[in-house]
Amino acid sequence: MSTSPRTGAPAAVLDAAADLFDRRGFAAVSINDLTAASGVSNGSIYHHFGAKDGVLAALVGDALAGYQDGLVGVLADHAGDAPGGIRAAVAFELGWFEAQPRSARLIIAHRDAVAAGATGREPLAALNRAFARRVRSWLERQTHAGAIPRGVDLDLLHAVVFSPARELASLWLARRLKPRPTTFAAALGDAAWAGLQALDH
Amino acid sequence: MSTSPRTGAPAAVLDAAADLFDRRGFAAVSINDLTAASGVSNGSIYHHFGAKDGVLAALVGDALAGYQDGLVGVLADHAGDAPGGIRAAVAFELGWFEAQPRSARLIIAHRDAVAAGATGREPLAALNRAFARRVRSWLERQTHAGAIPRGVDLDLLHAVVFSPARELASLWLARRLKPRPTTFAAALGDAAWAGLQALDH
Amino acid sequence: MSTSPRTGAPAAVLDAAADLFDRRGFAAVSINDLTAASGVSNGSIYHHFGAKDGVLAALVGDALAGYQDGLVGVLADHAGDAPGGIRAAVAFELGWFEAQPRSARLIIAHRDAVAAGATGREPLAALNRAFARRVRSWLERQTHAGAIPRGVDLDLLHAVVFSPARELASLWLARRLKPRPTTFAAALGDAAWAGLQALDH
Amino acid sequence: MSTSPRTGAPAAVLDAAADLFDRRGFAAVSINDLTAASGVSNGSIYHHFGAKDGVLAALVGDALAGYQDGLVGVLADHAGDAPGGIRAAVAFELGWFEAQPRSARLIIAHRDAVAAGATGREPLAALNRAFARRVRSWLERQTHAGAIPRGVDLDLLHAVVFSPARELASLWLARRLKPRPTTFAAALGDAAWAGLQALDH
DNA sequence: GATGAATGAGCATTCATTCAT
DNA sequence: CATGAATGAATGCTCATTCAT
Repeated sequence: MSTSPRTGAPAAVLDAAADLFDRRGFAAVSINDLTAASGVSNGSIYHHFGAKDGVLAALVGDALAGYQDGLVGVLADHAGDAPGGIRAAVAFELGWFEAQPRSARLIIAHRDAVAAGATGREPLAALNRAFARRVRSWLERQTHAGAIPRGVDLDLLHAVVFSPARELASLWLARRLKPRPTTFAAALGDAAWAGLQALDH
Repeated sequence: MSTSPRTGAPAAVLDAAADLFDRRGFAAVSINDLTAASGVSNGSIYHHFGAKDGVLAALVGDALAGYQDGLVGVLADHAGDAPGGIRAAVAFELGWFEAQPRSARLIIAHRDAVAAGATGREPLAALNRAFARRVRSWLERQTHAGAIPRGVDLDLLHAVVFSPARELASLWLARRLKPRPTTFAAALGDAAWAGLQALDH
Repeated sequence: MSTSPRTGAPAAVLDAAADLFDRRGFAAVSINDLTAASGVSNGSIYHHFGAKDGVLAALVGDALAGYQDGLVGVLADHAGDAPGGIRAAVAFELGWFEAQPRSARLIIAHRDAVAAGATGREPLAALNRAFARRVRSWLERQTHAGAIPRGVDLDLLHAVVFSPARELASLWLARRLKPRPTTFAAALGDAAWAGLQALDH
Repeated sequence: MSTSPRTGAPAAVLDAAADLFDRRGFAAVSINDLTAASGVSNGSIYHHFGAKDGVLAALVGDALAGYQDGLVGVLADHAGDAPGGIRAAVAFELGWFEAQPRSARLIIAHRDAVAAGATGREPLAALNRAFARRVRSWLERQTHAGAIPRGVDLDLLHAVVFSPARELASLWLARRLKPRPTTFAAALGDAAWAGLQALDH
């Protein structure tokens, strides 16, 4: 679950697993498949990851950390510019999905399972807590500056701003949408900002 | 996959499966679990559904048909009222998820798997085609009347209007959101209509 | 097990079974396969044949009766001509296998199983007894006439005369031999007669 | 499929399988039967043999290799003696069947199935190729020496020489013939040689 | 750290057969 | 005679996991 680059046997396993989990789904990949694809013995896989879940947890943790770091960076770049920050965040969401489809699919498909399972539970929760804190901090700064309606439910705000972008990106990942997600960056940025303003009451 | 009410052994199996698939996930439920919970022999389950997939396909098909029929009905009730139709559709989405959380989770979790599998593939596609046709027909009527921006990408429109509602409903389903989805009906209806207008260019 | 031509549902089942048993083997054909291929319901199959074995027994019995009737007829046509009878019998063996490969394969593959099973046991034994009696009668007539060595073990004689022909026919049936069996009729007839004479002591 | 003696778990499985397959038939023996009879876990059986077929393939391969090595050795012992070689080969056939009835039945009953199945296909074919080459080499030497008719079809020759012996041995294996096969060694040797000479043209 | 043989519970599925209609 | 729903035992096989080397 660390973000540090991995090497050696663990890295070979993770590479193989990222590919196989993405293409066939976690349940359809056996430890045997991983040893065959990675060249690492099953004994070694258990030595490094403890169990099959552990491989998934490591993979999802790495992917999530990458996404969250990127998004937080974008917000930091727009410390004093609420509409710009919202638009840039929506654009980042679209771009990240487009650039790392495998990681994106992995997160979407498995984050809940990892959060529920014993193995990766706590590290993932820690990651999420840190992320939520940093995002909330940016938002509070904007509401204090009067740029964003005060008192809006955070989940509601998040849904209005991000879910359309995520929805389109997911469609594209699932190959049910032709145009690349970033095509819609401007339109979705506008819609997000307009929807956000409409939440005022 | 038909919408007609089922009776007898098949119905008992579907009842048990709806509960178990929802609580434990499809993969974690064995045919043995289904026979134990439904009182129907495994032989009979295979007689009626062909395979484990077949039970899931029937379940998802029934649930999806119910949702789609409801949404199409709401649109029909607002044939000449675009903003009212959009707001009512968003409200229906929230209400349906809230009233039928089990069916909603089932659709979200398994529609892609059913669409990919051989068993329920074609019936599901037929359902979706009919639904898409009827929704498109309502939208075309509104764009002709000038109530909705002309030439907006259908997927983009759909994402802006529905995905925030679905996101919040999903959070609630996953017990990650306390307030009931319908609490947000007015706010999300406003945001949807504002976002939709902002798509004009 | 009767030789009378069958009609109606039983005939449809036997037609389908002859084809499927030959192509896939008895064990690999299910009652379901038979209903699908014949259009006859499983209930009807059980009504007419009692069990899966019964279908095989009927099939093998019919085929065997056809073969035995033919061979006995050939011998009868050479009542006073031992070498001619032997050669004609060898030629008949080759010709029958060539003309009815499906029945031949059926007999070779399944006669032992039918003879062992409860269902077709007695009818088959009756068939074989009648056949053995008629063949023995022809042979005794020839040994009395001095045309065939007296006191030769019957099994030994049978093996020397028929098994090379059956071996080649079997190879051809299994597609491991290119030339048609009857190609070897003269050579095998000569070898059989020569081998038979060499059994004298 | 190797001829090297096996040890450990695989050997225990093969011993049990040789007995059970012979007595009940391959299809009537379950993996469970093999674990019960061998004391080896089903997981281990699959680890070593891949599938149920694999056990059969190993067994048939070992048996066939033993038979073929023996026959080739007999021919080698009669390099310059065609009639002696033929008679000795016939006698070996009878003797081998008599000494190793279980292996003989195994080969007769299952060699085609193994040759058709994916698992033992290639190793078996390799075995057969090597055997055919060595037999052909002996025969060519005899035809060059003028001891055996030139230009006789190899399959025809094989059928005339070996199939009567195999037929009687099979009858004995099936308990349908009382006297032990080797009883007929001299008679069948004579018949084979006579039949072979009669193939001249 | 690494290996791979060994384990045995568990699974989806098949199938011959029965029987009420 | 014909049907097909219902049965449940049995099967081959997979798989995560352990552990001695």
